[in-house]
Amino acid sequence: MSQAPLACRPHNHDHCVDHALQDAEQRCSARGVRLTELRKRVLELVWQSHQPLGAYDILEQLSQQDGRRPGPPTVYRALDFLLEQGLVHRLASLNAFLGCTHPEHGGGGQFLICRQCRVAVELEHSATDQAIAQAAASVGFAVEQPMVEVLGLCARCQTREGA
Amino acid sequence: MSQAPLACRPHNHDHCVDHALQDAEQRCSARGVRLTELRKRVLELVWQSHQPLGAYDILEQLSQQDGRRPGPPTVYRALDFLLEQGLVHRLASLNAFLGCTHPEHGGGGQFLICRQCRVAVELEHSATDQAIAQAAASVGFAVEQPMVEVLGLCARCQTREGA
DNA sequence: AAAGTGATGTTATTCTATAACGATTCAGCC
DNA sequence: GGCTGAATCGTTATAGAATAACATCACTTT
Repeated sequence: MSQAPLACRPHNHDHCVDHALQDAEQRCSARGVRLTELRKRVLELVWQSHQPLGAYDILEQLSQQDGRRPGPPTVYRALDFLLEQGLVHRLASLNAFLGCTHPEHGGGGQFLICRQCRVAVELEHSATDQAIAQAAASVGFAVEQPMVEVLGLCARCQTREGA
Repeated sequence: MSQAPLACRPHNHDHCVDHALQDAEQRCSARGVRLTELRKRVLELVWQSHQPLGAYDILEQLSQQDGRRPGPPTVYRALDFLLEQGLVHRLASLNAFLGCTHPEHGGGGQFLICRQCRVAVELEHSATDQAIAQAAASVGFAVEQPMVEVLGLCARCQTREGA
């Protein structure tokens, strides 16, 4: 066991958020797509939370920020854009969204979700990708979107629960 | 590539369903839980379809069978029971349910879901299980419920699409 | 039969997501 | 600047998935 993921260690998370936003701007301008103010705010909200955020949580926070609340489609459209650009992930098991920490890789990634503290961590574990590819190949299945979401207890919550 | 999964080959599916129902009865009586008429009907419906069924699909079929339709809770309770007993799986990416083909194994299993024909196949690929276990262990995460759902094209639909 | 437990029925509601349409904004061009 | 087409966002209504809360029924045990 090498080291706990960053999300589970104390750190100045504002730096992560800033870095993610800057990186997103670069990516979008490089691709000629527009990271509008709304999309940036949604991305920021998603990134600020280590716990995956539901679309209606985002809606709630947006409306607290500026008095009036947009409709759900406004948020879902922003999220759809961010998903297309690979800047956020959607966790099907939680109906929630999470900032993508590995936008340089195309693949789906794997997610470890703590049932206690609700923190979700993204991994890029190539052996898992390969195992899935092999399993699929063995029955002639062509993988398009692998999705791995593992529910359990993070390291920190294991020690807490034992205490 | 060894062989296409049974679900993708022609076969007398009634046999599968019958076998699954008998097996379920044995399991339930062995555990001292009741596989009631409703639960058995829901299990049968889920098994009859190789395509994962939504709870409201089940509701619809139940109401067609006997005129009057129960409420959603009735179906969800039956599904909860079947999930607890490991007789069906829930696919989070589809909000749908599928008969468990490997009830002897406790683990989650892996699901290959064809985006074309919507057939879902369950695998028990130990290398994938192990890879996930290793990935989790490397960050001190204790796995409880691994979930692998792979969207793609089944072998049959690949040849169809090429044609 | 009485009591207790588990299973089901029923109604209402919450949460998640999208359809459809109108209004606005933005980039490129005259 | 002003025009135009396309993308973005706002708004309303609705679909889809799941659960809360409470009433009723059935089955077992005594």
